[in-house]
Amino acid sequence: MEEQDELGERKARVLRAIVEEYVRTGEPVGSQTIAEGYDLGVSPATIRNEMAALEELGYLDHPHTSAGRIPTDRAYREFVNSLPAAGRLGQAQSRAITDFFAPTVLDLEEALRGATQLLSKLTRYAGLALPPSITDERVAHVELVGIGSAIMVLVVGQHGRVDKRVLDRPDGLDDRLLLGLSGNLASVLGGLTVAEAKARALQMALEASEPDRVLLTVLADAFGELNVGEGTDHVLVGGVANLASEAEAWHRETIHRLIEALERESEMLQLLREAASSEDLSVMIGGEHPSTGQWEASVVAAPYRAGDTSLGTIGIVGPTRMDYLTAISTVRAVARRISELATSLGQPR
Amino acid sequence: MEEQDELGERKARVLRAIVEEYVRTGEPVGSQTIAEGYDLGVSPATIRNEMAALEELGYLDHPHTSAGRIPTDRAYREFVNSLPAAGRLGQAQSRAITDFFAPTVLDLEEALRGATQLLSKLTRYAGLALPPSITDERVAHVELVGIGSAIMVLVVGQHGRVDKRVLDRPDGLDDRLLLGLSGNLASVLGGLTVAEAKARALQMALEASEPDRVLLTVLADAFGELNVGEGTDHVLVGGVANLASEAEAWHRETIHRLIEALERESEMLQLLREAASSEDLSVMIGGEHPSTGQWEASVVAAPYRAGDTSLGTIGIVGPTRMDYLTAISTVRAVARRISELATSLGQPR
DNA sequence: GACAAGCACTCTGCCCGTTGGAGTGCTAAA
DNA sequence: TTTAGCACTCCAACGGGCAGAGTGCTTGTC
Repeated sequence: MEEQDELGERKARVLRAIVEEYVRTGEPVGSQTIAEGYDLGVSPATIRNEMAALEELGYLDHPHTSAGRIPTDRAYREFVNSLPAAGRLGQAQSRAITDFFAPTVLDLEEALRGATQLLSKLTRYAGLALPPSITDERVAHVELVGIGSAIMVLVVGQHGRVDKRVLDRPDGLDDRLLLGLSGNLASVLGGLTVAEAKARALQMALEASEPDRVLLTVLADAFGELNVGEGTDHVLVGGVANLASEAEAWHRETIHRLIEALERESEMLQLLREAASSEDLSVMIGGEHPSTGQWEASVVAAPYRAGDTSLGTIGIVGPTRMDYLTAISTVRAVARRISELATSLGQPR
Repeated sequence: MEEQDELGERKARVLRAIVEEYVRTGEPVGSQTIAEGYDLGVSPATIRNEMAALEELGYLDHPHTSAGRIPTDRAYREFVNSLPAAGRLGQAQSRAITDFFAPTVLDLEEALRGATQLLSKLTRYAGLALPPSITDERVAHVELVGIGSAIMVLVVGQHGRVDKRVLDRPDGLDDRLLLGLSGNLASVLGGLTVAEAKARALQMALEASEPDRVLLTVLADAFGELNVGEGTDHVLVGGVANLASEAEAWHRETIHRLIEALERESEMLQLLREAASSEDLSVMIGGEHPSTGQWEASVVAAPYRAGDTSLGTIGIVGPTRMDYLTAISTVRAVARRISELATSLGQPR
């Protein structure tokens, strides 16, 4: 925290120019390129002086003596912070987003899945989406279904999320019995959170007589598992292929770790959850976060809401050398449309 | 179809040696290497003659005059066909498979998801699984749930597969009404195929009076959509990261297309469906199939069954330069265990 | 004092010729 | 039919030389 944002007007402009140029070309950028391409009204020599100063301050790096400069994570951060709050979106991009949301989609998860594709197509990075967690939702419906020698517990959240647990079927519980109990469950447990539903089921078990009792205990178990979240929440990912082809930006080892993490989900889950609790769009750049640091990547994510309550997050992952401007405006625009959709879906009519 | 499998004993042995060596090292292999490493009892010169003949026959290729030989797709095919029917599995591999199936899993889809991970870990390629298609299954349960301004139709298959469709809610259908109809559906539609269920729902719509009539029509629509299969069937994929790190074997463009195809699913779906209808394990090598040809990959897949009926497929994708021996035995072993699991899950008790 | 111009210096990337080695293909002998 | 020998081919690796891009510093100028 030295020189708190006060780089001086010109240093800031030079820095921005370098970042833009480097993002565009991927090559270390020299003073001359900047002097020619971005009219700062000064000579290469002056720019060199500024560059040296910026390097001193930790914003730039040198692969070797006589090479151009490369932005550090810190430079990207400065760059992102200095970005105008409302980035403009290209004509084509806006069109694509509008088109995507034109047909009526009624299933939020479906929409999110599509949104990851949309994001990846627009940014050329990988698209991410964190659907609403069932632990935050209220239960809309509960159903018990016999599947061979097991019982399936189906839980539907108010936002249309469906989760299931399959548990061992205790002896002597035929499908008819399940059906009978199922009928009541919806009205009894509807509107409760998962945690509350578990408690309620346990309580009912105490009061019930034998055939139902064991069944309600099983049900409570299922809610318990859902609440712990083991394997409950997932991250939707789209456009991983883009990462593979963008791979010049990464070491082989690094991209391997990134894709692995995308499959394992847990780290992304955490990252996106953090972003979900943020008020506005958030950007994590490389080393700023242990996870993104590990795979030399940046994440741009924004929460989406139904009305006032935050439901989840959408975003993208890409190399730290990222086109933050369009990434940010794209994520923001898509998040807004998803929010509108989620809000309208929540409205009973 | 020339020289139908009759290469002659020695040519066949030379070919197998070359394939093994190339798979192991990834480098073009020369006559001397073969003479030293694989005791065929002949000199390098003789092997060179055989190599020339094999090249003539289309089994080998030459990057340039003075380089070693590289197997063609045809060579891999010959190699795979000549493999002993029952490949032995390594100690560690067997152990891993046993361990994986040790805990009781009750959810087939869950098990399949895990199996893709298992396969990818054991083979270092990407694991695939095709879950049972709901169109082939019989309906175990149907449920209508109101979600805000929409209706969710939940369909549970006999093997525990859950599918949902969200449709517009016609006016004047409150949740109570949905619940009322839901109660009967399970018993009326249970045991039918999706197509039959659609017909039945339509028929019931004709006979019903007004509030239910429109609802049953909606229901029939949902079944219709399920049956067409648009977005209904999915391929489970695990271990894509392995492909990225194995990337030396591929051109960047090619691996991009492969990962893209894995996300798009449609091509893989088709491939795995073909494999599902096959009696035993099937191997598709590079150019033998338009899809695998396009991304210079091979697919090893085997169907799994409950009792006698084929439910789906598990398998792997990797570069054509693949360790077919362990790939095949691994896939076969996992398929068998999945079959056992599926069979036992199907058994009502 | 800030900017610009000039200049020496440094490092990379590339071209290119050379060389060693791996591998083939052919021929002739066993 | 096999194999030993040999000439030939081609690549990959090494190293020198060169051009170019870029820096840092010093000096001059407004």
